[in-house]
Amino acid sequence: MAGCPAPRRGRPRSAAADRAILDATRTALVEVGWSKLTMGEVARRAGVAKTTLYRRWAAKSELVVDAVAVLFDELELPDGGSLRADVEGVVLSFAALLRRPETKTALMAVLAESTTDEALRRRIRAAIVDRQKRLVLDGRARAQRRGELPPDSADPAETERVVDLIFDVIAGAVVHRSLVSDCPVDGAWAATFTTLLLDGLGSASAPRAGEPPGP
Amino acid sequence: MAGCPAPRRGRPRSAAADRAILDATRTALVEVGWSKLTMGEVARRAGVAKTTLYRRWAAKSELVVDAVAVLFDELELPDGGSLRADVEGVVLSFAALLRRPETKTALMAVLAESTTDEALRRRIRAAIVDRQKRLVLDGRARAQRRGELPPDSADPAETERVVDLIFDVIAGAVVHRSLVSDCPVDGAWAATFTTLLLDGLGSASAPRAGEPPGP
Amino acid sequence: MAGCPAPRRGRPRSAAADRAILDATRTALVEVGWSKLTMGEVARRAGVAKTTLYRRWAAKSELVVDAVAVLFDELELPDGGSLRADVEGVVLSFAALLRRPETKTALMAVLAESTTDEALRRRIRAAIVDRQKRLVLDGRARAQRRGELPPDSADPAETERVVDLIFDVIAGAVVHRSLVSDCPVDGAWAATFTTLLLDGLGSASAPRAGEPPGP
Amino acid sequence: MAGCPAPRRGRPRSAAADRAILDATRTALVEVGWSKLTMGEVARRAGVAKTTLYRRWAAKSELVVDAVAVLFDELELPDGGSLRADVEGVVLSFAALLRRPETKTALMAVLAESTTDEALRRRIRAAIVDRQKRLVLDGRARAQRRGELPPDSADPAETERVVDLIFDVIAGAVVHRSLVSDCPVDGAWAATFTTLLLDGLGSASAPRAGEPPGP
DNA sequence: TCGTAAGCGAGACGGTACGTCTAGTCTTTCA
DNA sequence: TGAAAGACTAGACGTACCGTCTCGCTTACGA
Repeated sequence: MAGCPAPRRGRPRSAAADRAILDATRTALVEVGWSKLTMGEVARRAGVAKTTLYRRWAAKSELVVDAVAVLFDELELPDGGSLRADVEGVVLSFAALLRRPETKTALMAVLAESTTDEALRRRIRAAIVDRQKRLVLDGRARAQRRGELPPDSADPAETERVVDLIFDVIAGAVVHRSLVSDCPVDGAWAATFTTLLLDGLGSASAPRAGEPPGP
Repeated sequence: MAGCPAPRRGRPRSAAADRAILDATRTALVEVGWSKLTMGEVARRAGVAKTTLYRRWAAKSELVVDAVAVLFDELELPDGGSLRADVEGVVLSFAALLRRPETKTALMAVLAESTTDEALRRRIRAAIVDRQKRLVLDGRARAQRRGELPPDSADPAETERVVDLIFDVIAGAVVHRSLVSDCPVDGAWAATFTTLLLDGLGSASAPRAGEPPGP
Repeated sequence: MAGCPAPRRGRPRSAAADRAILDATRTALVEVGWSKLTMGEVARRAGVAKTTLYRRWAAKSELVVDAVAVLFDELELPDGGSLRADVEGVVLSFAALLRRPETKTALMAVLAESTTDEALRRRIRAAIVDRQKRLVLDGRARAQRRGELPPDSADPAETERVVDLIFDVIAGAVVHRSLVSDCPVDGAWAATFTTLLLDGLGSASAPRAGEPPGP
Repeated sequence: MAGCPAPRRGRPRSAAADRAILDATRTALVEVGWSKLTMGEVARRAGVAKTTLYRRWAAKSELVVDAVAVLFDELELPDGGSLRADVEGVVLSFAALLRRPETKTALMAVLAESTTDEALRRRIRAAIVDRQKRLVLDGRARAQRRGELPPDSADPAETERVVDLIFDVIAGAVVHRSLVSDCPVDGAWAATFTTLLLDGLGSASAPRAGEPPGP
């Protein structure tokens, strides 16, 4: 954040209020859902005046983006020893995150708002989406060290295209399975999905030949 | 509606009102977005009283589901002559549908509402999601006829699992790319994605060996 | 007035709500005073929604004008048998009205608002001020019948000028004594004032010669 | 500035701030009216912190009393040579004062507040009302010197009663005519009013016999 | 053919939440 | 150490919709 050299006259903003507001937003989101989440209720729970809230966030959606962004940062990718294990791991931990009520409600709601709000779209990408790509980058680097994937292409743009694609496929599939198809993302599904991702449709359509998909 | 044996006394409901309401819902959705779409505004645009609207739909989300469901029925899968062509075709036509403002706004918004509303979730699946699976089933059957994919497994549940998986991967990837990553789904992306889907991560990561991904 | 030929579509306004609001306004005014009288509190006391209130009155001051106007209509002028008795009677009953907390508070407050609001000024004159002139007209007519005052001038404008003057002098003196000088308007003051009004400053300054000022 | 030995750690802007605040109060009062006059706005216009303002005046009404009190001190009563001329003079100059927007707005507003605030009532009397009685006393003394009025009664309380009465009648009539009846106080009205005051209702009702009321 | 039951428009109703504004108070930093 | 700047709590403001409820029609069926 390269130096905020403004001497900031007047009383500084309360960091405690910031924290209380974000906490209150998350708990309220779980209890009442997105559409009944009101700025007034968040303020009440945080023990803060509405003006304090509006001084920091102009709209409910921006507040919620910031409140849930931190949850996505909890995602990690422990080394499973193989590309397959790493993919299954990230699928399962992402699915676990999406099972939490505040996460799934908030994510879809702010995405819905963002379809007609360019600024919100940028904020979501910066606070949530782009930060998850590190998982794909990490897993890919590990697999390359293990020799499971070829090294990066000479063209950095080509590499970025592939990383983006893999990210969209994994995240998209998990989100669609969880929230649209409304089916559980369990070990069996993760295994089948990983097979499809690694080996393609031909192999996934006849998995019997190779390994069993179920646990 | 299979036998509505109630003699339906009194003045019958106006079919014209139904049509006007759904049309007004779609155009209003484009113009003002989900969160500013109000029942009163829909009624005003449809030239209808609010009571008439509430007599048919209990909530904004149900109305919107019905209003946009018909758009998804427009999706078709012309025979492209090969599995690869069919996949690329469905990806591009689904992406085109999601570029329409009313579709993307409505889809994400009702999905967001549905995270805390089981009845709405069922309605969305019935009116929108499940009807798209036919595209996967059609494409798969064609590919099997062409010999590009092995015939159905003996276990129908296994077949359903695979179809659901493919559906989640294709739809999820396109939705995520379009609405979350906010990047265009063009021919190049469709080609690379299809390669990944058909041949797996190993091939997609080094596509140079086989065919060029761009058009 | 005279015929409301509009067919009055939609649900008609509730007369009960009107009454409840005006009653609530008066009692709230007594209890909390003008500056702490809020539209929300009036609505709460009247058991009515704020919107119902704003549908009828655009501002607190207009509501209060209507609420207290009826109190001024209670003023009457019983025939005291002489001009002197009639003047003293109207002075004392007007003073009694101004002793009521809701009256004095409301009157001064709306007059203050009206100094920067032409519409409010008109409303006050129509609802409150002009209706009191009947007291002057009645008293004057009686005195003329008794021979205590000469008959009307041939010029109606001249008559109106005199009536307005007498009205301003009586009402102004009572209001100023009550609310500005903050002294009681009792029988003694009423008698002295009436002497001044009837006979002029010379007589009032030396009342000992004539009659005693006290009751 | 070499010889400015003031260490002045304390309050270097105190007197300037006072003046700036009172000036800002008056100009703001003219521009926005009483009910939209806010402490914050006065502070902003005066270039002063809100704290500085609250350190000196506890409430808006007290501030306004002090801000407009000085305007009332401008009233003077030049000797017109006769009681009639003096009365007409004071009526006209008081009316001119009440034509100024800040005066009339402020006067009625603080009087309205004072109906539920004893301390404010005292402050108004001390700062505004009582200081005007000197005009009545002066005029009366002059008239007595000229022989137009009898000398003071032996009883000082009786004298005070008469002075108060005259004050209430003159000030009340002018205020009522100006702010309640909302009619101009011009030379004609002043003449008619003075006739009534000096000679009583009988004469005023038939002024044709004596002198013409118009200018 | 006529009654009657439901649908229709309009719009008022009691509510909830909005986002803004103001009142006063409470820290900061500057001079 | 007082004044400016401005963040703080508290709560009213007037507006927008909500979903429900009269109203006075209109429309179609069935007796």
